[in-house]
Amino acid sequence: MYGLADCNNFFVSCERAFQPELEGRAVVVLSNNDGVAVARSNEAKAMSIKMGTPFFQLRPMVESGALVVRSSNYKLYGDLSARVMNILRSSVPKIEIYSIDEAYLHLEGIPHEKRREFCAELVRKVRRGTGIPVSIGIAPTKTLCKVANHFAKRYPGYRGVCAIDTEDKRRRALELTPIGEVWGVGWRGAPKLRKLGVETAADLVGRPEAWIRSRMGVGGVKTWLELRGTAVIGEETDERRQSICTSRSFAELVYDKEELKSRVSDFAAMCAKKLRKDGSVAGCVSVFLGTNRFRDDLPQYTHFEHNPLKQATNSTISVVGAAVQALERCWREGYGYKRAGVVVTDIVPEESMQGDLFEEDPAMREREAMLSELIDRFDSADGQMLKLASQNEGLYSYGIRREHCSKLFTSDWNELMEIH
DNA sequence: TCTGGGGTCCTAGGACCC
DNA sequence: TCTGGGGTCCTAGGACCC
Repeated sequence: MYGLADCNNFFVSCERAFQPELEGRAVVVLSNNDGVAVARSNEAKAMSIKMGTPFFQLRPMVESGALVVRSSNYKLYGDLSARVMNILRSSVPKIEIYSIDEAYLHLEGIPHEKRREFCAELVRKVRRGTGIPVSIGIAPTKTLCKVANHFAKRYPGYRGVCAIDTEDKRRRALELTPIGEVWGVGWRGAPKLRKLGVETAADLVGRPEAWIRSRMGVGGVKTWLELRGTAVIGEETDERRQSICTSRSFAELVYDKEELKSRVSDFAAMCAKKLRKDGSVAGCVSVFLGTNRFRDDLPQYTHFEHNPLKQATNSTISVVGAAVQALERCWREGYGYKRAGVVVTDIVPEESMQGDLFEEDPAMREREAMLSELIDRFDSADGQMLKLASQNEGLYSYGIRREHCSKLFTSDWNELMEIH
């Protein structure tokens, strides 16, 4: 049996944890650049505000006082996530963190008849310890946990915990679950299935395997099996990420090559830092850029350029250098760029890195490693940052709009805890 | 005027092998 | 007009997730 612990409206709940005056109000958290809604309180959902709604469409509601918005504050969300996960980890035999606000709990060893009460106590414990409301769905497969979690969230009567632990409950739950809500059936898949007469999860489960296979591929068969109670989505064994991406949209269009180069250098430096944090090296650095696709009055251009390295690396100098080379190949004069990013791939553990037989200057690599270490040390010190001259002079958030930050934006965790 | 960021997995098709 | 059969590996792009 698994339990899926999922924080309710996570980013909004994080904002509320330190701003109790937001309780009971319609609140939306915006994406980077104050672009679109990425989290909504129940009150905001009740106003039919959809995920991904552009901020400018919400502005009238903000001005009338009906809605409160906040720019996203990922430092805060990361800190609160870590605290929630720590409480979960210390309470069950094992957890698998699935995303910033979700984790699967392994519930073996907890007697069947005590599972619900155990999880109910866990919900209270997380709330007491962090201020974050969480819901838990209990079921024999991960896909059914998602279904159970939906019920736990939607109906207050469950008080945050719902279990699908009998054949009868499973059948009834699937009948009440619209096909579009099923994990693994996306917004493209749902209309297609409805056209074929599949309205609910129960309808899907009622079709033969071959029907699923031919229309939905192997992913569909997995979902089908999981909904029937056969666990096929196992544990993610490979901890190491296969790609790391740092990308941003800009508040204003960028026409200047040197300007874009300094921002891409920043993104590359961030990728290198993430690699070092993971103890990884990457064998390929890629850069992409794009114009504003909503401006059909302007010429459009997007491009993605790979730059495979002779030797895998996590050095800031090497990753930035490779990114700048790739950018040179991407760049086209005369376009206003709205977005750019750096992706590093072909990631392997630092220890198992292949040497370069024809390396010309091994000492160079060592010097670069020392410089990277220095950069990491500076970063961890208070607000100070050591950067290459090719990078932006300002913060990583330079050129990104964040006009609705909560006042606690710059606070560190200890300050936040005191206030709490 | 203003429209996010960071991931994973699967599939189809091409290149190549015997 | 006719022109095999059976593999593997890689990659780009699509679909999905939060």
